[in-house]
Amino acid sequence: MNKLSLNYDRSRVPLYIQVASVMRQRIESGRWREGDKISTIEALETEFGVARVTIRQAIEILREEGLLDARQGRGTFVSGRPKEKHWLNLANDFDEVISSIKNNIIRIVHIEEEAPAPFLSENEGKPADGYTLLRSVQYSGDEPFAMVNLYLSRRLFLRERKRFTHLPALPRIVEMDDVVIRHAYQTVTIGVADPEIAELLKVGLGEPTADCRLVLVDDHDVAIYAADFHYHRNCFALRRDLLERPNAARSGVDRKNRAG
Amino acid sequence: MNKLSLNYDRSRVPLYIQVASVMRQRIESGRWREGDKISTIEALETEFGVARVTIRQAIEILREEGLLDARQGRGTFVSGRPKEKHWLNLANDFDEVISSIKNNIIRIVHIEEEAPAPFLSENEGKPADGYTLLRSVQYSGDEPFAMVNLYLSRRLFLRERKRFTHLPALPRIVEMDDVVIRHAYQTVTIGVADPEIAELLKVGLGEPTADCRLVLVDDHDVAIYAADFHYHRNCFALRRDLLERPNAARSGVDRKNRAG
DNA sequence: CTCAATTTGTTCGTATGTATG
DNA sequence: ACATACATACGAACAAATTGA
Repeated sequence: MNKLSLNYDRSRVPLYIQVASVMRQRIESGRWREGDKISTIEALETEFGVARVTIRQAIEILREEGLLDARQGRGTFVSGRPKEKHWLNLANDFDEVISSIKNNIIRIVHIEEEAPAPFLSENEGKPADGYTLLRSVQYSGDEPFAMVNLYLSRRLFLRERKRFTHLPALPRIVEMDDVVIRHAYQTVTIGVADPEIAELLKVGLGEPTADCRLVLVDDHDVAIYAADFHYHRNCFALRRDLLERPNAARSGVDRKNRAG
Repeated sequence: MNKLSLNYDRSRVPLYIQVASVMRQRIESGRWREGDKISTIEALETEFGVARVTIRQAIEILREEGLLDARQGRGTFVSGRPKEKHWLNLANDFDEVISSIKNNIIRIVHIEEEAPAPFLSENEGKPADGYTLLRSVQYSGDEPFAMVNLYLSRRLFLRERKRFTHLPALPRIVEMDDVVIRHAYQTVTIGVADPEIAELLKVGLGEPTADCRLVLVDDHDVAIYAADFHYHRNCFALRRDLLERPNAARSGVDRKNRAG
């Protein structure tokens, strides 16, 4: 048994889809460049260890996407690059987060006025007295690119109910003079689209998402804001220069810092 | 046609696998806790918009993984948590990267002495005169957790061929007195396992990976090091406090900085 | 104890998709 | 293009175990 059959047993994704994914990746990454003639079907057959028809099915998928062009008697050629990806850059400091979010277009799809406390891991502070759950979708034009579940301290929510139900919460919280944000914990992992995310982001159920969690902890060690951003995999990237010093608490986010 | 059939058409992963992934995620995330009785098959049928048998197939997968326990007449219960995940924390500054890598166990699986230049995007500097490609697998104990394609400036490689073929390259480069690292560009995206990655990391072809690219640019704006780390999705997490000032160029990495 | 409601387990039949040679 | 084998998904009907009234 060849190695691909083994892999197939592991993942259960139809073979020709897997093969197509790999070929798409090769085009994206530049390993197969536009205009290149790719290997013959026979060679690919050998490389992937699958039947001829399976390769052809994979090529057909990419042909429909406009990435490949198969010509009888000549060969198969790369005819394009996939549409621009990874256009969303995750912000690298708190100011940047706020300014990038400030003008976002959001649509609240669900509100649970008195929600159970979010699951907080060890370092994410103590739960607040109560939370309100705000579920929203973030748009870039007509395209949804993120789904957000925000657990907002109920006390904060009640102070500006109207505003919080229509605009991004983060910028407003930062403006509040009596709220001190001591920590802004961010966690990025790879998640999976559940039915709700899948529908709102218009992706397949079970497709990978970039899950970005942001928890704000105040000066009493209380998590006043806990949000899970589920980004569409294709519009997510995090870029930074590890040798550059980001301007962390530049603005008056943490008043203690500013005073000190 | 219901919404899930639509989603299914979009991503060709078998439905019951998709459903299983989502349910697994719910257990991982704590939304379904150990001992909990989950929704009835009928309720799930409605929520996911799929047939009874499909839900049962998904439950069967998780039962085999030891996560669910279905009892006739009573219901289906969460019977365990998946093995520890996200144990690998991506480093947040350059020193941390180096110290975290220093003692890694790597196995070189492929060397291409004179490799074509890597694909460099706009801000990643100019290509060096020549590159050597080093493909390695990083282990934690017996388990592979990352596959790395490293394009190393050929000039650097030749200076310490022996060392570079057995130990992580980064720490050694930093030690070199005459090499000035001006930038360390890091890019994190979500990728897809191709046949090689799939085999080396022992995951299914086409499964998502955390792709972490690191490009070192020297004082002549030359990319002397360009590495793509493909992490197993389950052992990847990036955690940071956006309000904390990372110590970027603490050590003598960029001699220009230290002098100035 | 019995009955009814609930919930999972099992089995058909049918249609379509996937992969091989 | 064809024949074959197996996997996927649906809907529906019925069986078996559990629970509580």
